[in-house]
Amino acid sequence: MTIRDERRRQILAVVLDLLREGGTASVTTARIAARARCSKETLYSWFGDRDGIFRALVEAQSAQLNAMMTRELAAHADCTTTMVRAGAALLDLLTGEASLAINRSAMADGSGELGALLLQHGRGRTAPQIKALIGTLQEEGRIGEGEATEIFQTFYGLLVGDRQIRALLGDKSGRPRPGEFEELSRKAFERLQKIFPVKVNEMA
Amino acid sequence: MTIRDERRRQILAVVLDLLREGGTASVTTARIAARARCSKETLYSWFGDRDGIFRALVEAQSAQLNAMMTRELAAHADCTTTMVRAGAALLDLLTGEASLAINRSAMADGSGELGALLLQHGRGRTAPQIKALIGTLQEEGRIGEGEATEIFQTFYGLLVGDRQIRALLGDKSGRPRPGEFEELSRKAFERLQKIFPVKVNEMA
DNA sequence: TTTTATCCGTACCATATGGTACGCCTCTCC
DNA sequence: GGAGAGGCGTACCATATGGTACGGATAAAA
Repeated sequence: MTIRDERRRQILAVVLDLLREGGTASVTTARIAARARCSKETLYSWFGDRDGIFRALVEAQSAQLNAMMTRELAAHADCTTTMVRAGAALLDLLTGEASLAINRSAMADGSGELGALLLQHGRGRTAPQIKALIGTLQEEGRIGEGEATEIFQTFYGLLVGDRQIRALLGDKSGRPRPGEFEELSRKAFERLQKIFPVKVNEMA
Repeated sequence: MTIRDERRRQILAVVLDLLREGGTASVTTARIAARARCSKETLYSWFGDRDGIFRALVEAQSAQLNAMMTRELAAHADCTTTMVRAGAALLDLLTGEASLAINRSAMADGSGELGALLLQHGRGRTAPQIKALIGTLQEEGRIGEGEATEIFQTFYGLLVGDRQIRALLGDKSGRPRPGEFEELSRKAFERLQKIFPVKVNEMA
């Protein structure tokens, strides 16, 4: 079975490449088949129809990214460090070409199905983990009172700003360099602490 | 001449409607012509080709939104009030159906031309105005030291958070209700002041 | 009134794409 | 070794779309 999964992976990798190169319009079944060296019949047999290919790509990519975020969120003992590194990973991910390409195609999908899928598999899985981490940070006196959802939204805003939107629109000038993600995430966290400060009597 | 401009406006309104209803794919020259009651020949004569229609729409919409932001930014004497109201208008605009539809099509455009156009005509015009306002706020001791670009980005993040992205992906649950924009903008500004506080000796 | 330009409605064309069918090859299983 | 299944490559079809051409109506200009 694993050989088949690997083949499937290859095909979806080709789809992602095509998506990155020329957007949704350049992803045609004929092109996928040609570049992946498979027949169109196989494509339709495995994925149903063209939309099924996109759905499969979104799911596969989401699963991969979730795995990455889960790893990042579980690896470090120090809560603050974990949060900063998770933020850095998230920012790296969100401004990466793969994520941009998939988000673009999900947004362009008229039915809204792809967008819903991305929200569900992507943010729907990662956000709760970060919120749980926020709860821990509050217990340890690193972050003050506040609803986890709001704190998460605020952290997201401080971290990402308008970078994702600008990147989605094709502005390549603003993307941080590889080494900067951690620095930016640290800064966002410090600012988050200024907005949700720990009260003195809570620190006891 | 103004009769012709009005006709042009009508046609672009139809295009925007089609865009909102079914995304880029549903905008076909035949459909535009049918709903706008004009001939395809007129479409091509006025806009060159299909891409030209999109370009015209982006420019027209950007101009309109810029006019709105300029109005909002110039109307009030009190700097803080101006900033808060401008933020509210910006948030309202960015999460509105028209802006979402246009941004989606710009992002989906494989050539990146539309995205560049949107950045140039949209953010490229509004951001400097807000930055100027930030300068004034600093002079009046409402906001502390910091580079205008960074302060703007931070304000944007605090204001918008992940609302725009979620809306672009089709999540309708998170959109603020009409009355909430001003409240949210006020909160974002207060938080901005916590991050860029005015030093005591600057207040003299 | 005649002329001219504009624009609508429709028909038309070439092309590209989603989706299907079929022949042949390869690889596995008996 | 034979048989069956799965998959590749190619050809094929219906359809939709961007773009063009043309006749006729309308309205302004002469």
